[in-house]
Amino acid sequence: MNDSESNARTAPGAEGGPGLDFIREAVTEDLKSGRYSYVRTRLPPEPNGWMHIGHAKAFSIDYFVAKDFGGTCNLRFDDTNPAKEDMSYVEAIKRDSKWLGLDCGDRLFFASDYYEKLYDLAVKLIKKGVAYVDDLSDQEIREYRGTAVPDKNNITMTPPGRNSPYRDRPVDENLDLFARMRAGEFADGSKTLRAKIDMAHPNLVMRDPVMYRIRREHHYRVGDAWCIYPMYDFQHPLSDALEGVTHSLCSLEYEIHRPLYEWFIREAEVFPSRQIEFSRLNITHTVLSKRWLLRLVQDGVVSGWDDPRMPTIAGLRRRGYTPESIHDFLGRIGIAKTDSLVDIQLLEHCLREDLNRRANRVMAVLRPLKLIIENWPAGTVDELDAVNNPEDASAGTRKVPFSGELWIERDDFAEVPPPKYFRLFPGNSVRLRYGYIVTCTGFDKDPATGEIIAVRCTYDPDTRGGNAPDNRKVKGTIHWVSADRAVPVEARLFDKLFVAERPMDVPEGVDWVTTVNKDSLEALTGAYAEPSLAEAMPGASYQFERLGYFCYDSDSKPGSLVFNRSVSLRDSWAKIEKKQA
RNA sequence: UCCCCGGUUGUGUAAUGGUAGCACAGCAGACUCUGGAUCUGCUUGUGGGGGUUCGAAUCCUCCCUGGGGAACCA
Repeated sequence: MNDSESNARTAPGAEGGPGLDFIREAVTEDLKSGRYSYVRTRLPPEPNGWMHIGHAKAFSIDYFVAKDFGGTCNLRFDDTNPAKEDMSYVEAIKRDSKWLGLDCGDRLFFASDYYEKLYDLAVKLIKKGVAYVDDLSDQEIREYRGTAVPDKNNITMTPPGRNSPYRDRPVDENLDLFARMRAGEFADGSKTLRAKIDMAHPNLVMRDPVMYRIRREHHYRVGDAWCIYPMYDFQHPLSDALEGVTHSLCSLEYEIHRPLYEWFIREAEVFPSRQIEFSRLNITHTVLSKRWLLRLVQDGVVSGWDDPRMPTIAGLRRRGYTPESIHDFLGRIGIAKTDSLVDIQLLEHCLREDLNRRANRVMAVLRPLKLIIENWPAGTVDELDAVNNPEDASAGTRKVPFSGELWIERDDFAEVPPPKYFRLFPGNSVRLRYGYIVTCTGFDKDPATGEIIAVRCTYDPDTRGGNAPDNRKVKGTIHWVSADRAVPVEARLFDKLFVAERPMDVPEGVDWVTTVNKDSLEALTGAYAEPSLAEAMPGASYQFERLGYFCYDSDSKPGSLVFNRSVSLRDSWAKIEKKQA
């Protein structure tokens, strides 16, 4: 167990006092009162999209609550809507949850494996007289339920619903009809099985909810074996019960369904699972909705579910996020019932903190400008020692070649320096990281365009390694790459996917897809890196000194490496610049 | 305003009748061969009114305000 993991939960067994979130408090109480003698949770994804960090929050709550109380956690796919589900999503979700360390092992289940048992339970409810076959159309069901009616003040009122004319069919007839529904005797949508509860119930979901619908749709697992499919409200509590789940943890949107959850469990006389709700995760400048994410993929706004700008687990992984940083983040945001919008900077902070500890440093120049050292002995190369990770001595050192022509960052030279600028400008000295102290003697300009094409300087041979023997104060240190030994690389820089803090809040009539940040991706194809980076492997993360953390991207090919910027370094110069502007 | 659930610094979360704390962000400074890292300090909060109590973020009440709910989706 590492720090970030332990951060994601609190010590189990406490008496329910300070330090426990409200869910762990409730679980503690349930164990103490004897309501349950063990703890079992479940992760219930529907395989209709890839896992995003909002799911990761839910998953980690389920997983760690179980773990904290010595219980177990099931991974169960809630696959009861064949129209939207697919095996590729199952595989993606399994892969991503495993990568996060939320590995349920062989506790892998599918609601579709319970179809037969669920059917039997439906029959049981019919026999008890609390379920009936209805012939109303979907439109009629909505109307009978008590549709919205604007009153004189244009305020939505909800009148009591009316009973369906088929509500009081005899049990035998319901049994017969339901069997024939399954047998495929009726057209899609022509009949439903409904729970007989209360059409005047103030909670709309209790107004005789649909339990089964007829839908001739090929299911990715059961094929064409069924033409009736159970609805979530019926299937979910009973699947939980069948698995002996004690605590069914879900997001706030299901809160209003809890009475129904309890109704089905009571009427079916099955294991009394308990549903507890918490608030779902929202993050600034992004969206955590499968529907929205799917649209981004389908419209080609991003390159796929694993585009590094996506808040999906696959996207975050490709961006360079580590499981540890994600768990750290999830631990810090906590668990509550208030609607929240977490600052994306917190996520980035967690990544920086993790990578600062573990990523090796390397030098790379993103926007190159030639630096010519006029007094460098022609043709000679110096091999300098560079520290791999100042945060971790065991990472060791490496050799970096230095010569008379280097690439430096275009931003690190100014013809006319702005206030407080202490990098290269005519007459000024800077330290070349791990190299020598150089003094700018001038620069070359393209007479036609006015573009600066090279900077000239002299070096001080006594400062090898960057030390000034005379204790001279050199304010600036810049990074560099030897021009003749540089490895050409492509660097991809990312910015927030949406400019707006809350992308969901689009003005009326505006298609939200048009509000994506057009500048969220910047590919720098002419970048150079020090030779050691040629060895970069998939999954590797580096700190490009002074620039940020970068990871090897899967688009890399031998001889043409691509690196994604996971997150920039904290940049206090950027703040000064901003203030000056 | 038919039903349900929430409101603690800018953001997220603690405090479970007894000093309103922590983290991120922000600001200021120290240090530094990354304008990185690290360290120090600072600002800002219990939605409002009444009530109970020696004492209320916490309990009661009214108001205000945000979210969710009327799919043969999950």
